[in-house]
Amino acid sequence: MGVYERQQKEKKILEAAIQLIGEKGLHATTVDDVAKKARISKGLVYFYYKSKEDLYMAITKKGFDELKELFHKAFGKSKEKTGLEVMTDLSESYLAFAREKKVFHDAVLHFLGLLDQYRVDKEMVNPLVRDSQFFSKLVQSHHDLAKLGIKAISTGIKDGSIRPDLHAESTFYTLWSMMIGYCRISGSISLEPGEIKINTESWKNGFKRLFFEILKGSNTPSVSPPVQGKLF
Amino acid sequence: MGVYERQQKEKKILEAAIQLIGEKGLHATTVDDVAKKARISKGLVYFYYKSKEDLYMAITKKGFDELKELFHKAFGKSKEKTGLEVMTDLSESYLAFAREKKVFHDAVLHFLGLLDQYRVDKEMVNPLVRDSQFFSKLVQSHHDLAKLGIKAISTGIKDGSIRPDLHAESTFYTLWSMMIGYCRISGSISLEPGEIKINTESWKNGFKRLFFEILKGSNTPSVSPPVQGKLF
Amino acid sequence: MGVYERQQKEKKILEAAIQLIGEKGLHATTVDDVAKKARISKGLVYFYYKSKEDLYMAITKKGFDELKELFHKAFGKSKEKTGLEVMTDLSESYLAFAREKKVFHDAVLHFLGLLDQYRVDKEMVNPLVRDSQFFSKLVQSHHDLAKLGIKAISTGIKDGSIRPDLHAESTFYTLWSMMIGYCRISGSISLEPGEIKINTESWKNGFKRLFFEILKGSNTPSVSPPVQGKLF
Amino acid sequence: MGVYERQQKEKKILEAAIQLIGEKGLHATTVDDVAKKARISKGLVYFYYKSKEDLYMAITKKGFDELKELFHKAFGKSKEKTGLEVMTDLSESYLAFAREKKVFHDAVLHFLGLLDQYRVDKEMVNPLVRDSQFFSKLVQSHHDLAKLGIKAISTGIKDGSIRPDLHAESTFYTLWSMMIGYCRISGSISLEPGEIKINTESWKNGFKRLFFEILKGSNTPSVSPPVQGKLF
DNA sequence: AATGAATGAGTCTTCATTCAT
DNA sequence: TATGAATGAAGACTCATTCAT
Repeated sequence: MGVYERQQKEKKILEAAIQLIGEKGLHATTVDDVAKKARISKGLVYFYYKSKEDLYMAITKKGFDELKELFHKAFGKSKEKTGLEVMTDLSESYLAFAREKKVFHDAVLHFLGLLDQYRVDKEMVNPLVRDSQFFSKLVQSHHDLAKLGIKAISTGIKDGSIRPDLHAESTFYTLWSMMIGYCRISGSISLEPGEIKINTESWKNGFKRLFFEILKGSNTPSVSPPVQGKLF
Repeated sequence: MGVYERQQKEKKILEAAIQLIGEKGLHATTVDDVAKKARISKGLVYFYYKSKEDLYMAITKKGFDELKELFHKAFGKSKEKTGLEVMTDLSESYLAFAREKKVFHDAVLHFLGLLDQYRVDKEMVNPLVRDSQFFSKLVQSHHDLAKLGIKAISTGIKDGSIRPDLHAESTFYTLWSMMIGYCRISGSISLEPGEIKINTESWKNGFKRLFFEILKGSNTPSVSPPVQGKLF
Repeated sequence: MGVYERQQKEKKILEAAIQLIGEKGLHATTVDDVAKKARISKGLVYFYYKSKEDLYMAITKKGFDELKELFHKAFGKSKEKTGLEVMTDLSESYLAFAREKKVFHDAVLHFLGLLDQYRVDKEMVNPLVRDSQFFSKLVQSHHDLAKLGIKAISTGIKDGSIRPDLHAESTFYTLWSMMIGYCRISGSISLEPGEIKINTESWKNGFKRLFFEILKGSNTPSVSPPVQGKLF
Repeated sequence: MGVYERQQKEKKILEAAIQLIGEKGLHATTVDDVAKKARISKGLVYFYYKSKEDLYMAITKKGFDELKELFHKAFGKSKEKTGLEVMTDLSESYLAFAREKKVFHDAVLHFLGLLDQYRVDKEMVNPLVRDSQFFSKLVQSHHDLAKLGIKAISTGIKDGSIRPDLHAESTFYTLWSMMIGYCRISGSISLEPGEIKINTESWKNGFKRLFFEILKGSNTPSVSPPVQGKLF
């Protein structure tokens, strides 16, 4: 079988897995399901991927790749965009990505969780995962991604669209955190028992405003005299 | 058996579960494990908790309770603290909580995930969970917690320690998102292959600064003329 | 506690069990369910009944008793009824009993099954059952019941309402069989996919006619010349 | 693995199940038992049969098939037998079947019970059963079987061996009921405490006679004047 | 008499993974 | 390459029964 057919088959498996995991979640998706959806045998899935984990790492890789592409798109023809504009577009598309391609976003976050474990104690991470050829690739992908984001901010600082006193690296990670946290809880606010006057939409706007202000600085001058006392 | 002994036993089970889940994760922890660690029979676990899910919800409840207490502590004798100070302390202790009591923080986030599902389609949520007496309690806990956080910000706005143009609700949720996201990825940055000049510590500082500036406004005047084009 | 209260409590347990088993079946009814419905503790159920089997045997006993009463009622003031009339009424009320008090009828049949096992090999029968004080009582009840039925037929033979060439014992058992079998399958005939032109109602009539004819003889003279050949 | 080996293995599982259920009953037979007896792993049982219920339905199917074959055999070369003869042979072999292949007979009756439930309320029937591919097959088998029995009686009516005033359908179901009831209780009559002069053998004869007379009519003229009152 | 906490053996079922073909 | 039968280790949950109080 030629390289081409081989790749086709790998792709078919991956696509099947992505769709199924998207519908039912990783845990509820069995290797058998994937094989059936890809119209191949279970054994062949194991021929292409060493384990279910391995398959999921392939998905994670694809997740990083799509994310990277998304970052690149945000840059556009970079000459024509300020760093701030890049970041604005990026935030928009990142949020859309997390919503519409939840499988990928989940996979990426799952990987970050593994990385966390790995740092605490390498032994904690499943060897099948740790020693997989994918693992180091993913570490690299993660790194590349962060670099892109950081670059956007640096650019913005240089071109004056982003305030100069920011530290690009930590700002990027902070903004990323914001977005990750936003995705995590945006679905759960404002259930029936009210008192809290907020809905998904109004929060979204508030969120974006603060996101933007972090980069640009708030127009409102900071509270004058640094905190001039609680009660007059 | 008195109420006291009963509660002791419930506590013993809960503690065993908390420890095990903390070490191995929810999925990898079996009810059998919990029973063994608590030195009781598996059946008894089911006598006190209807299901593994139910047990996990009890943990979640405890998580919310601890979190609420933590919020209360941040308020301190409220007369003596500005809203900003409350929020500063809160962020500090929240981050510590998420690190040191990961099980609880995970449980709380897991519950927010359920709430998300519930909003999309109630049927998606496991009936065992949905119809549990815990479920509505947790919804309430979530709500109470948010109210506390929002109150801190409102207070700060009133006492002038937080900039007045903020919308308390969405600001709270945004800051919460930031912290959640921070916890999610702070463990995974700056693995070996460098280029990116950042480490956990430096990011933490950057993060806190931005967190703080959101509330106070940035001292640096915002990039003058509101972004009037990239360069020229 | 007086004898009276004791009996009241036993009765309460029994009634709870009867209702629950009627609704959910023996297997699906737990001792806990019964205790709860009777508003007593599980332990107390075991105080009054040695085991779940024992409780079921008490129900069986009650089933036999109700059946016996039903037989007695069918006799009425026996002076005023022919044996045939008794049997006709009996068949009617037996069928109603089996339908409306399914729990009891099932229990009685279940017991007959045990008896069957017992005859093949006593060891097969659960000792808890076999050695129960109920067991021999039930054997006696069964016997008494049969005697009543047989008596009805004998009476009918003597009073000329039932054909004289019948053997009372085997006729009774045969008719009982018919009714048991009828109850067993009457609910399952004539599902959708037709061709067979029969419905529950028409069969019921056919059944009754044949039941009646067994006792009375068929009006139609038996097929003349004993079977005069298949094809002339 | 060829189709043949596959069928062999299915058969092995089936046979193990049949034997075990025959010895211990459905409830007391575990899937593990079956696997062990068939010398395979438990997982493989579930590979061939979706559930224990499914396995039992396969047994039921086999029961219907054997029963159908038995009916066909009773017909023999139909040209040479009257309908009455067919029915006589049928009753004989049916009774033998119910005795010697109790598992199958029980399974068939169990299915009729399901059908009953299904008619009352489809929801009552376990979905695993209801939606099984076996279910509709079994409905069909049941139907086919009844058709064969009815045909035997119709034939007998046409060829003059069975009395012409009978309604084939309801007569068949009535006779089937008789046999089912007979099987149900024949094992339980005449235990020790006597008075009732009957034994299994004598009843069997009485039963057959009445069975036969239903079809042929009783030679004894029916009790003259239709029961014109009890005595006077 | 009465309670209900406690037990533990059991039951079905699932699934990642392997391997003979 | 490709198949899919086969494995076996779990794992969640149930329930009749017991027993200390």
